[in-house]
Amino acid sequence: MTLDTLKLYCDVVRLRSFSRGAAANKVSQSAASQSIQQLEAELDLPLLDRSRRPLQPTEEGRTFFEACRTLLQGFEKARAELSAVKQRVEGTVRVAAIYSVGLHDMSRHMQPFMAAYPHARVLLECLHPHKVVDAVLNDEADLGVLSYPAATRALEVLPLRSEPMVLVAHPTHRLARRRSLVAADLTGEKFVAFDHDLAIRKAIDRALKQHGVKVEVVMEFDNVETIKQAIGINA
DNA sequence: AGGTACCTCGCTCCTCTGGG
DNA sequence: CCCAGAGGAGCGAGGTACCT
Repeated sequence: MTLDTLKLYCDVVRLRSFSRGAAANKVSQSAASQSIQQLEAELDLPLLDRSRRPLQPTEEGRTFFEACRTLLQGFEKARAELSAVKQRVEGTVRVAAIYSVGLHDMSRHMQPFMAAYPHARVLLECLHPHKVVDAVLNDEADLGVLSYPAATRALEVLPLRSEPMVLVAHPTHRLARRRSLVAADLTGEKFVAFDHDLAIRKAIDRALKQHGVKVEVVMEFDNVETIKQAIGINA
C-alpha cells in the first residue's frame, strides 16, 4: 500500500471510473484495476461496488475514501511546507565595502533585503579599497563593493551602477558660485585628493593630465567621507 | 542470474443505453 | 422486451526495472 495507490483509489472514486482514475494517474486501466484489487485484498474489504454504472464506493469504501483524502491533503500540506523551507533564503552574507558605499548605499539596500529575507544575516565591514579586494580574495568576505575594481583571474567583477564624478568645493570658494566649469579653471587650485595608490585617484589624474591641468594636491585620503569633511571645514 | 513488483497489451465479459 | 453497440472492468501473458 503506497500513497500512489491511495491517490489512485481517491481518483477512481472521485471520477467514478477506473479508466478516468487511471488516466489521471498516468497508468493503464488494467494497472489501476489491479492496484485497487490488491488494496482491497490487503484491507480484506470490498471498497468499490463494480456492479453499478457508474461505479460506486461501498460503505466501507466511502469511509476509506474520506480517510485517504485527509491523509493525502496532510501529505500535500507537509510537502508544501518543506518546499517553503527549502526555498527559504537563510545564512550569513559577508560584505566588504569601501566607506562611501558602506556608510550610505548599503544601509539603504539592507533594509529591503532584510525585510524580504528575514532569515538571512548581513555582516557589513567598511574597509580601505585594497582591503576590500583582499577580504574577497582571502575568503573573509563573500562579496566586495568598491569603485574602479581591477579585474583579475581570481575576481569576477560585476558592474553595480555608474555615477558621475563631481567636483566639490567649500561654499566660500571662488568657484563655488559658478554654474559651470571647464577643466582649465582648476589649474593651480589646491586639491584634496584620494590617496595616490588608489585606482580612482589614478583615473582622476589621467583625466586632469588629458586636459593639461595641474593642481596642487594638499591632502590625500583613502575615502570620500574624509575628503568631504576636509572640504567642509575649509581645511 | 533469479525473484519480485509493477506495468502494458490483448482479449473476454459485463453493464448500460438507445432503437426497433 | 429484445438486441446490438459502446464503454468499462477483469484476467492472463509477457516485458521491464530493481533488488539481492
